[in-house]
Amino acid sequence: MGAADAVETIQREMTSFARRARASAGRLHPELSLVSYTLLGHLEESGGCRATDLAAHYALDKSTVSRQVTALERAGLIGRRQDPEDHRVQVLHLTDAGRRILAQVTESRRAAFHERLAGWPVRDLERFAAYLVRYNARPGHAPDGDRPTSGGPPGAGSR
Amino acid sequence: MGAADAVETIQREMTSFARRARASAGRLHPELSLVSYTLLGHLEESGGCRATDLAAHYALDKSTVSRQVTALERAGLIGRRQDPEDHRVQVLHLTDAGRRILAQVTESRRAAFHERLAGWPVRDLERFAAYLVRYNARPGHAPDGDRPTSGGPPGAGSR
DNA sequence: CACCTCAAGTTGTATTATGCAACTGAGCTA
DNA sequence: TAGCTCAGTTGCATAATACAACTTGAGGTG
Repeated sequence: MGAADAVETIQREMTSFARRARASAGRLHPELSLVSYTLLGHLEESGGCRATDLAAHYALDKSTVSRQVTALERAGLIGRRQDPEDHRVQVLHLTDAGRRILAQVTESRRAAFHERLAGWPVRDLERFAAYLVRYNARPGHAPDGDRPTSGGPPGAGSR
Repeated sequence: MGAADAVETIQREMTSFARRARASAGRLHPELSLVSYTLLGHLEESGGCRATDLAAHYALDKSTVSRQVTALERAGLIGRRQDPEDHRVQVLHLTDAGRRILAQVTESRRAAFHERLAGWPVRDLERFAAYLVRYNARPGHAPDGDRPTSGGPPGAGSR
């Protein structure tokens, strides 16, 4: 297959995934929407950040994030602390309850992924993971940039 | 990295992709939402089907599909024909305009993917594409949702 | 045929996520 | 101090969606 075909395939498969994800994301975890889940996940990874960071990182409007954050706070999953450095800023952080719920949903999602990926050779899993990281780590939009998470992309994209 | 870590990464990155796709699908093609796009795509692939089929295939409520179909018809992108066998049934089909728009959006998406994947060695593109196909072909419960629609598991051959 | 049941679609209603724009309040700069 | 920028909130509108009730047609069964 040529490069063009490969790109075509990647497009189709990623789109397919997105479509299915969207169609039933809410059904599996009614208590935590896909967006809420990723926001909580981000807070856990980053150890706390500003609402604006979340908005920039996920290409969401700040008003959307503001409302999500309000909801998550009302649900007791996150808390806000005023930044002593800059009183405009609220540093968001997970509460214990938030950490608990997040772990719970993560585990359930992880189990599903494990089931789906069962039988893959470890080498392929690692390569696949690296490709996804590389794909998602796009230059440009979020100055916040996707952190390289785990293992670096093999033969990182430069040419 | 280890298999568990790799699975974890795949989970996170696929989720990340789904989230971004959802967030920006509407921005890129205001004229055709992600759902509309996939519905049109389905009609093109299948060469025409019923609204109920679409609903079942994408795990959408029939009312949702009904409204989407109504909108697409009003936009002149699809048409309906009454099934002579069963007058309850409307067989949906793409119009020429629908085919045109679909091709247009597909092309623009393809271009975006190309841009994003620019600089990847061809070998990596091909491997990535193969992994995605393999992932999506997997039956059973999907982490982000999927229903047993169709298509069996083509051997997990690593090409 | 009359009647019952089921399937395909439509429509009413409510909910949710979202964006844009206007606003508030805090910090920064000339 | 005046003016600008940035973080966050809120008002308003829109779109997608689900659920439930309804309409119409098909298929049986008496």
